[in-house]
Amino acid sequence: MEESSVSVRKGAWTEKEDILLRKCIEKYGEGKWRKVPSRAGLNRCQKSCRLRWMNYLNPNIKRGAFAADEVDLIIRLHNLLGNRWSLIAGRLPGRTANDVKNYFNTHLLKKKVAPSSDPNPRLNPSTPSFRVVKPWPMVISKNSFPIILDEDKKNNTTTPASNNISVSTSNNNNISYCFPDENDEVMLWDNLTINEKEVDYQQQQRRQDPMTNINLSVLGDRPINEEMDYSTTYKFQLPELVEEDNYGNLDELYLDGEPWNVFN
DNA sequence: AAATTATACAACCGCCGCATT
DNA sequence: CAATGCGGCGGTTGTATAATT
Repeated sequence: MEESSVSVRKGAWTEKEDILLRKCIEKYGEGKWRKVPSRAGLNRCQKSCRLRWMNYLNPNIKRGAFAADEVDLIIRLHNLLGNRWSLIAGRLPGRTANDVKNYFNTHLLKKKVAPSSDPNPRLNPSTPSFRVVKPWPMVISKNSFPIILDEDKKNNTTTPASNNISVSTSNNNNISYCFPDENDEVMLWDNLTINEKEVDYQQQQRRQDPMTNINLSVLGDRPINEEMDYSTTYKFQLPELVEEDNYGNLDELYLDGEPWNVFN
């Protein structure tokens, strides 16, 4: 096994190496990275080969600058998920986690350098003051519909996959983000970045009435089940809001030098 | 025009979870 | 069980290129 001998090449890949790796994967398919270096005739470790393919050679990778809507999605998803680059990239077709991470780090996470005359940049009135609050995400899947909806339990209904489910709370708290994934699951998030005033208000609301009406609208062409209309109101418990300290630097979020308004 | 500094991003490193032995 | 190996992830770095002095 232990064949990583004298000098395994590191650093930037040459065109020749790229061709060798590409040919190897064309022939044997993706995966089995342990065998790739010898199969391809490359003096590289398996991890290096995998990385090169995943981040560069794979033809599914989208090249070129990020479009405005992609940037918008990155920012919103980063607000929701934090540095979960792989998850974020999963919502951006053709973009790799590395690219998203690089873009964020170089274009969006420009730390505001406080002028020396301003010892406390947080007191600068031009920087918005808000807390980031991160409720636990609720995952709605085929299987969880009957669980969420008590009436459905006894009917023992199943929930077919739906392409699009839009979710809103009846008390007009916030429109939640919602996107089906590969498993036809839908993540339901509360609005995660809310300003100082709203935090207390929402905490209070939730304690008073923990069971909140959620209006689920199915925009796809398949009904959730026969009894259900395309739009149905459920009652279920919203998760507690949890302060997330790690996200405290979001008031230093900048888009190409311009402050980004996370509330718009 | 040369030297220096800043930026962008490809690639590396260490760690982790999971599967297999 | 523990040991090992692999794929995957996120933080970080190295370096080519661009921008500035």
